[in-house]
Amino acid sequence: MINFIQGFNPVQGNKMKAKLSKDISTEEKIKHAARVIFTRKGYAAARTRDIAAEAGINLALLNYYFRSKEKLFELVMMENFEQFIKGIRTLLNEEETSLETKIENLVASYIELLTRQPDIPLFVLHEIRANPKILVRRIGVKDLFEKSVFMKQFRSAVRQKKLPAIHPVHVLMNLMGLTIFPFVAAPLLLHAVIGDQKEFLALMAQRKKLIPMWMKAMMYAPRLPIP
Amino acid sequence: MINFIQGFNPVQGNKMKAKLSKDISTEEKIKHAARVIFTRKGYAAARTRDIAAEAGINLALLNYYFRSKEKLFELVMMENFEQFIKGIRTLLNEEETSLETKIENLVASYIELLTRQPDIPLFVLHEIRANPKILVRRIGVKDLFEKSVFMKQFRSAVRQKKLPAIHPVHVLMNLMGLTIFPFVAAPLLLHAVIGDQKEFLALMAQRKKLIPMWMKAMMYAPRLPIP
DNA sequence: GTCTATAACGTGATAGAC
DNA sequence: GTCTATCACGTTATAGAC
Repeated sequence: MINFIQGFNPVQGNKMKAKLSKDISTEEKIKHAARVIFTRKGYAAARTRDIAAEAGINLALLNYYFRSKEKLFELVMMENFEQFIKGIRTLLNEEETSLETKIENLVASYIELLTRQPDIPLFVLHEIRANPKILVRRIGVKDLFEKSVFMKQFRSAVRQKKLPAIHPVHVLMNLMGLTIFPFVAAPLLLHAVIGDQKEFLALMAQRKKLIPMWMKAMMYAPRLPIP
Repeated sequence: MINFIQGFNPVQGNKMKAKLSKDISTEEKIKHAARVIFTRKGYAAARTRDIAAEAGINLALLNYYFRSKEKLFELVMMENFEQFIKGIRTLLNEEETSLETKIENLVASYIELLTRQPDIPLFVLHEIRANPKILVRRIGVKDLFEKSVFMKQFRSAVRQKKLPAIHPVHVLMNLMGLTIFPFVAAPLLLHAVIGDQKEFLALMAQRKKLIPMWMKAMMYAPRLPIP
């Protein structure tokens, strides 16, 4: 059903002309609006009318440029998914940095991304849940973690008894859970235990330093005596 | 718009009679089907026709018993939300148990719950995001954490220098992130880094022991020398 | 390229027979 | 209580004028 597209251009000539116009093109306006609405409400709850209104254009134009709601969604989904795993691949595969440095870099850049775009994780995870097939089409995710330099270093450290033997997926879950989950749970936390948006973001800024520290403590935990 | 109801009974007499019939009542069948469909797909993507089919009954009956899709949803939402915070209140407020024991109990019971009903967190968080107002109507959540015995014990431990001073919300985020996030991210992890459902559940079973250990390590981390 | 008007369709809800 | 048939409406998509 859902089918990723690379770059759908209904009227190539017109599109190129539009791109040359002085300010932002209509196509870009629609794409940006779609990104906002889809990411906030999800595919099923999003209305093409809302997207058109958000873009400040007519509803018919949406179909003129992107043929269908689904096609437009696939574009946004792909972008958001790319954002979601953006940087991970690069950071996990830095040859020269240590395990600890990689974690620091990953956490910091992720928290900065999610501070700007806090709705991405919930969107991506919800839509993947709704339609797992969209993932099958994406390549590279399967081996992203398993064949990374990070993983190689981790296994090596375990072999050299510098780390306790533990399934590496636990490390990944911990890292993601500590970093991403607060943003996913923010709508709940904001009404339950945190005062306002500002306080939340301040806490997340703190976590840039805290999470790497905690990750270290966790990775070495089984060999440490706890007071 | 969304408005929680306590117990909507269109035809009280008929309902009571149905409850006396030998096997499961139609009302219960619909409610169960609604729970399955809504929790899996979310409010917007769920179709009343799918719910009726899942229940093995006619579409008209759904409206006969529950008047509208929204009313039915509120029921499921309330149930799921209760599940989501179920046990937390009790466990956080046990007077006699230590901080460590509370964490152990909480993690274990939560992982068991989510093993049976893995879709609850993503459902609850997505629907709260879609309509934060539904939370405002719920009472007790605001002070659930802040005024708990857990919190009192935590603050006391900090005062006695047994724990480093840190915002207690970090502890809550860590606990939830480590425990709940794997279930939220499961649809992604299952295609990316984990083989199958069985392996996933085995990992989650391990985490019942691991998370309390990690939580200890994290809580004491700032005072521990990291090798 | 952009608009208005409208078609085509899916979905929630109901009327009415049994 | 349960069903079939149908309505009413919102939403996506398109035709056609400009």
